[in-house]
Amino acid sequence: MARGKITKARKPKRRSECPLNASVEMLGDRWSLLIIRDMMLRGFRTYKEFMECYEGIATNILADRLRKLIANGIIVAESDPSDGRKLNYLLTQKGIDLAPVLTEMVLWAAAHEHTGNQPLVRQMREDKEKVISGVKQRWKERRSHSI
Amino acid sequence: MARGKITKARKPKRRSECPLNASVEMLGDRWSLLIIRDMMLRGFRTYKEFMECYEGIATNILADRLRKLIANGIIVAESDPSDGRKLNYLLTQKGIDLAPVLTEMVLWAAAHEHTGNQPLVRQMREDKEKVISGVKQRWKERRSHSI
DNA sequence: ACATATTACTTGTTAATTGCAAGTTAAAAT
DNA sequence: ATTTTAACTTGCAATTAACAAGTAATATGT
Repeated sequence: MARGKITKARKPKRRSECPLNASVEMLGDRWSLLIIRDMMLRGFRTYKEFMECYEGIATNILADRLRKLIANGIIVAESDPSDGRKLNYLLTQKGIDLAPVLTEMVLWAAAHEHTGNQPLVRQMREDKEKVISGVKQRWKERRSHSI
Repeated sequence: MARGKITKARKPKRRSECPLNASVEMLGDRWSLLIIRDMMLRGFRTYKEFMECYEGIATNILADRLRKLIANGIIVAESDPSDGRKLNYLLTQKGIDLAPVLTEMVLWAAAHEHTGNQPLVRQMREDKEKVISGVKQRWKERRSHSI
């Protein structure tokens, strides 16, 4: 069987080495960032909750995006100890580290489009760093409870 | 003909009022941000240059994305006074204001993936604000030349 | 002036992805 | 034991993307 090196199944290669391209390949679609938003800002963690997002995601697309977010190490799934039907999806550190990206995208849209959720926008404008560290703090607590 | 109010052709409605969703609807695909990257960081401005991007965009997709970026007010097209065949695509203020979004996406990917362009990443890590204001400054000059 | 080359596209055609509706499986609640 | 609930999967039509080729309007070289 000495056919070659033993390797982990390799991830499909990227289109380029550019870091922006890496982000785009992981997050550049119409749903991934909205799922992360719902986890980060609204505290959603189950499939059912994600299905209730304002934008109306289709169930097969949600399943596909959760799979890809897991494959990219942005979220993890763990089964709920108190209800065997439930899976809890949680942000990894890599996922939590998207807080500055989401913040800048929110601020950009709010500056140039008519958008809602002005309280959040105001908070971000007043103290971006505080909002980001708040998100990180809340996730630290959340994870220590659930693990 | 008094059939209704005279209105500008209204943009198709957003899926939600959420500012993040607005950003995702304008930028959430596999190409738009790469085109903006090439304008912002590599100084590209013509169709031909965009076609040479590392990731290999198809010509019909490029035409479509440029159209959408114009429709969203992120770029403008103006014909080159010294060569009637050429159109120069330029970032608007709204487009230039994406610099912080791109920066955070680059930093995130560089922190969590194996990526190239380390000199740019290092610059961004050392002084994010300086890189962003550099981009804005260069675009101010560029636009004053070409208009 | 005329042939050739460039630039910025458009037009098929095929392949992949998305959105929608309905169905499935395992665990929990009644 | 039956019904509900949670998290999916499957099938199919519609939309979008990728690939190859072609076109119109300049511009350039001889």
